[in-house]
Order: sequence, then C-alpha cells, then structure tokens
Amino acid sequence: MTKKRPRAHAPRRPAAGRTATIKRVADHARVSIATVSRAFADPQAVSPELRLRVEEAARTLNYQPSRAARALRSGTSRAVGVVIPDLENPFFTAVVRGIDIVLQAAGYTLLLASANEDTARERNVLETLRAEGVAGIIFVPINATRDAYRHVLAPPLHTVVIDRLPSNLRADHVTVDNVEGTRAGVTHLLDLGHRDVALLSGPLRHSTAKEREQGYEQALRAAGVPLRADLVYRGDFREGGGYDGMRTLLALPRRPTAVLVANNLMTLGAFRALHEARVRIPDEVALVGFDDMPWATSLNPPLTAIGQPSQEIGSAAADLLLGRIAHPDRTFRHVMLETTLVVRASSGTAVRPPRTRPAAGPHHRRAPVTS
Amino acid sequence: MTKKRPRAHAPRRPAAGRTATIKRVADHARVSIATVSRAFADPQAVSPELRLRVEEAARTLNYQPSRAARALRSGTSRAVGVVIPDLENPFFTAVVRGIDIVLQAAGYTLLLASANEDTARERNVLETLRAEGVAGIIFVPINATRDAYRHVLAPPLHTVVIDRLPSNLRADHVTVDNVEGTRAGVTHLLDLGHRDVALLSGPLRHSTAKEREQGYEQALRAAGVPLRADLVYRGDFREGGGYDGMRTLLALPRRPTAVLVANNLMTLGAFRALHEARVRIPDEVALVGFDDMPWATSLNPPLTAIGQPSQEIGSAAADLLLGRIAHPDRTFRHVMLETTLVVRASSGTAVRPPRTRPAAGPHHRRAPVTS
DNA sequence: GATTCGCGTGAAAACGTTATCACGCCATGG
DNA sequence: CCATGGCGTGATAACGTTTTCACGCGAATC
Repeated sequence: MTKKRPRAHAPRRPAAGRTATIKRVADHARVSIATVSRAFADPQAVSPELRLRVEEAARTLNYQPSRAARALRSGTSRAVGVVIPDLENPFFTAVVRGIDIVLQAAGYTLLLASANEDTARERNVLETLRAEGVAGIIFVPINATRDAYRHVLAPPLHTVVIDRLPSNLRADHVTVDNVEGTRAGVTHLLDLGHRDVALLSGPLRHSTAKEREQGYEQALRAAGVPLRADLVYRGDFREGGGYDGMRTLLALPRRPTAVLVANNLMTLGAFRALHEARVRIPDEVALVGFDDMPWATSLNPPLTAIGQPSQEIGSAAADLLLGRIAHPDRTFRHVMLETTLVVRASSGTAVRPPRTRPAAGPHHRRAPVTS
Repeated sequence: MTKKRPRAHAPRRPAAGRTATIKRVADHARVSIATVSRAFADPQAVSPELRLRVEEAARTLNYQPSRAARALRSGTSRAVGVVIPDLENPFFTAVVRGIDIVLQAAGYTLLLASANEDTARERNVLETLRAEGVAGIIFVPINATRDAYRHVLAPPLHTVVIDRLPSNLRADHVTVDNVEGTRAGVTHLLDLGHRDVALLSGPLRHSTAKEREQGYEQALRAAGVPLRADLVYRGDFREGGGYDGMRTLLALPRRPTAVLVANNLMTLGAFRALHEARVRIPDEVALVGFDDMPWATSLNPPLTAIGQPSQEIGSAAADLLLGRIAHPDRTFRHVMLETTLVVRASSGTAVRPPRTRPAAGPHHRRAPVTS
C-alpha cells in the first residue's frame, strides 16, 4: 500500500502540438517563469530589459496563456455568462450584441445561454455558468422575485440585471424608462385626436408591463381622458397573446380607434389579427408598438414604434459588470436609458411633431443613478 | 539562487466558500481521490460498494468537478464554440437554438460569438475559441475559400460547417437542399401562370446563392420558359440589397409579375420597396421568399416562403460534432435537409396544391450522405 | 502447490498557471 | 562603516483534476 522509491510517469501530451507554454517562453527569454507571468500581469514590476525579452519571446513563440491553468490557479476566468429568456426575440439578441462588443474589446469571452422562458431551465443554466467559473453574469430574469436568484448572488459572482428587475433584488441593473416611453406613445395617439386608446399589456409580474401600464394611465390622465378598464388587455408578451388581445379588442361593442402594444412579439400578433379581420391601419385602428424592430419598416403599413436603444442597453450592462469586477465593493448602480418614439405610418399621418422631448441627438443615456 | 529547505506557502483560498473538491469527497467516502475520479469517468471500473459510497458523498457535499482543473489536466473541455455571421438574423439564432438544445442535453456549454459579417473579426473569434480550448466549433463561414480557415482545421479541434460550404473544405457539414427548395418556389409561381419570374439573388461566392440560382434556372427550363438575364439581380443578402433589387426590377421596361427573393433579409427590403411604390401584392407582383420567419404571417400580405428547418439544422450540426468527438477518425459526413414550401397570400391565391413533394410529415431529414 | 493473470485500489506525477517567499543587490540613513 | 529597506528576480507550492504505475489479493492455470 505504501512504497518508497519515486516513479517515472509517462507524461501525457498536452492538448496537441499546441503552442508554447510559459516555460518555453521563459527558457527562450532566459528568465524564470515567474518573470514571464509578471511581465504580463504587472508589466511595470519587471525591468524594461527583461520585459522586452519576454515580450519578444512570447511573440516569436506565439504564446497564448492557457485559460484553463489561469482559471484553475486564480479561481477566476475572463468569461462572462449571459442568460436571456429567448434567443429568437430580436430585442434580446440586439442586447447581446451590445454586450458582445464591449466584452470582446475587454478581452472577455461570452458564454451565452437561453432559458427558453423556462424557470427550471434558467436555474439550470445559471448553475452551469457558476460551475464554469465565469467572472460575472448578465441576465434578463424570467421570475419576478428575488428568491429564485438567491444562489446567483453568492459573493464571488457579480450580477447585472437587464430589462426586468425582480423585486428586492440588489444588483446593478439597466432598464429603459418604460413609463415615459409609453406615455409618449399614448400621448402621440391622443394628439392625433384618438380618445378610445387601448393597451395590449403583459403579465403584471414583469416590471416592464407594470411600468408601461403606468405610462399609459399617466398619458390618459394628463389629457383628461377617462380610463376604460375593458381597453386594457393583458397578454403573455408572445405573438399569440397579441393576436388574441387584438381580436378581443375588435370584438368590443365600443371598439378602440387606437392601440398601443407593449411588446414586440405581441405587435406582430396584433398585426396578424388586424390583417385577418381586414381592418385598415391606421384608418380604422391606429397602432403604436413598443420596441422598434428591423422589420418595422417592412410591415404594412410601417410601424410607429417606441424604440429602445437595445444595443446600448447591452453595452451599458457590460460596462457595469466590468466596473464591478474592478471595484467589487462599490454601491449598486441603476442605469436608465431613454426611449425614442419613431413615427411611421401605422399611427396615422403625423399632423404635428410628436410631443416627446425634442430629438435628443445621439445621447440617450441618462446620468447613472445610485439606487 | 538555490536553496535547500522547503517552504510553507500561504495557500490562496479558492474561488470562494465554494463547494467540495474531489479531495473532500474522497475523505468523506473514505477512498482515494483516484477512486472518486474513476467513479465518475468510468463507473464500472470501481466496485459497486465504493461507487455507492462515492456517489452518496458527492451528493451530500454537492460536489461539482472543477471544469478548469479538468480542462487543464485532460486538455479538452466540454465546451463548444459557435460562430455565426450575424446575431440579429433570426435564421442564425434559430440554428443556434437547435445547437443549444442538443449541447445542453449532452452536458456541453455553448460559447457563442458573432463575427458581425467581418472577416477579421471572424478570424479573431476563431482564434479565441481555440485558445479557450473548446472541444469543437460549429460555424457559418463568411468566406468562400478554405484558405481563410486553415488554422481552424488543425487536428485537436473538430469543425462542423453550416449553411455555406467553402470550396475544398473537408469537414462535416449541414446544408439544406437549396436547389430543390428554390426550384419548388419558382415552380409554384410558374404553376400560377407567371412567366416573367425574377430572382433576387446574393453574392455568387456564397454556395447558397449559387445553388438557389441553379434551382431557379432548373425550374424555368423545366417549364420551357426562356431565361431573361435582366430578371436576375444579385444583392448582398441584406435588407438594403433587397430594397435596391426590387426597385431595379420595378424600373425594368418589362416588369416581372413574380419575384423569388433568395434570403430573408432581402425579402424585408423587397416588401419595403413594393409598399413604397404602392405596388399591390400579389396582384401586380407575386412574391415568394426563401426562409420562413416568425414575422412572415404578420407581413401584408402574409409571405409565401420556402422554409428551412432552421432549428433542426442546428441540432444536426451538434449531433455531427458530438459524433466526431466520439469518433475522431470517421469519414466526413454531409447532412442535407429538405425545405418546405409554405404557401400564403403573397404568391397569389393557390389555384391548386403546389407541385412540391406531398406534405412529408414531420420528417425533413434525408439520409446522411458521406461526401 | 507454485505460477500467472486479472481486477480493484491507492499513491503520486503532471497539466500551466499565479502568488508567495527568500535572496542578493544597491541605495539610503544613521 | 554597518544596519535597514526597497526592488527585482528566481524557486517553488498550490490550484483540482486525470492518468499512470505499482501493489495486494483472489481466481484460474499448469
């Protein structure tokens, strides 16, 4: 069971004829491996002369530090996990693109996972990412309560939340001003003379749905238009929900003359329902959709939309995460971005410029607010 | 420079109050770490009694093997890189979804990167994935020649190519039957009585564009309709290309009465151009698009489309990759999937069932062909 | 009844890093 | 002049696995 003399083991070839290890660089530069490591991690800690030798050796040998070894030893990897509810919703993919750009530039790798709108799957995926040893996670939560995410918040892992914010969750997060966006959209319809303005909303457990309803109510109140409960339909934020909702509205004894749809997929469903019923847009029903999408101009008529700076939402989230990795103890930040009303034909001929803020130029970002 | 006595080093806490290491499991089960490792890697190599003890210990300690250590030691990780040209093209995201599902089930992690249709970026991204030590790469190449990808093919890395196949590239790959798909689409238009059928195609360096043109020509030839060179427009497979192409076609002295658009984004552009010019679809111009998209039914009129089994393309690719990881030396395989013509209003009232193969049921996949 | 074989197990090397400690050196201060 | 301190460098432990080798043991073989 015990024995004395040392053994000679057959070393396994590493991954392949792969490139240099830190040791080969060290030999080539005639320094120790510690110096090589330092030359990369903290360049000014090593004398200029040696640093140069190391850099050159690394270049000629085409040295790429092993991420696995680095992760194993330091316990942290340069990878960031991104979890979205649905890969096929273009809003989310645009957000991911924004994240990707920032992360790429910072030398991080992006691990993407889709939860497919499934709570169990989301949990599973978050666990995997954590086991994978990512440096942080950016995600769009499905659930509305913090409890579902307690395990994600465990210290070594940094978290940034996008779009929907679970109640009581303390974390950096990025949202858009849903209240103001919707208010602007509804006000636009009111300005065009509509009085029976309906709202196709989503599940109230989503903060976005709640906020968009608030914006809707604010706009009506400000215009002195009484709220009609039957004009608010709550769908599921999916295509079918928009379809069903629009059909319900069309069947009302007093049909709305304008509808604001609170989500991009539902907008598609609403369009389908209107076309099917041969209702003319915008003459019989004017339409405004939340979320500007690539296909908005190809719809017939082109869609008036409340655009979110999707890509910028992603970049902001990535910035937030990188900032927190650098300063783990700073207070949580909440970045809120503005929406932009893009007026096209589906809301009717614009008789005057929309009553939102004057075109704000390229800057949408509001000053960060510490929550 | 040299010294004799051993040193006591302060051990760094690993990633955090993280869970058990293999050592703790071993202690708890009163076996060696080797046995624990074996109990997972090759269960039948360890006696049932010990295996049970190990399994129980792992469960109570909530043991998750460190991926980093595993990757470092074995030189291969359970991660797969996926590279697509554009994150915001729903065709690609649907493919990714298919990949994701298979990979997830097999316990692999998906590293997604978008090349943003940029060759340099693509190269960069592939390098990163290789450095990351992924077990394999599934990708939709931007370039048409093998040379651009020679570095990816280096042995330890397995590659599966999707959609477009660079010439001379020897690798597993998955495509759809573009020739047959287009042929069916054009034939459908011919069956409806059209004779001036145009094609909005893409860059010929893409194998997909070439094949779709072939299908177009085959259909015309089969119907005895002479080819008109001015009816084939080659765009860039982006929205703008479809818009420009359609405008060009509309400006022809002898305008086509039907158009097949060879790509989803170009279809959106074509719709926009038609709406702008107030051309009635399908009365003045009938339309068929390659690629069925979620929004196809929301267009006005709903789009007749040549659908690709996008998600299935992804699963097939993932299957291929897993197969190759298991059997590195098997011959390369080429899986070709069928398309499905979905007739909607944009091609005009279907006076008779389309002349494609009879509805094939849920099975699209053709028997794999070794290339 | 001695040899061979196979099987299950444990000890320990190795993977490629990072981070700690110790050491030699030179400058500084008493 | 000697003690103190800082700085640059090298040697090396440690991270948590996988995998090789050796060993003990019981069964099969001659």
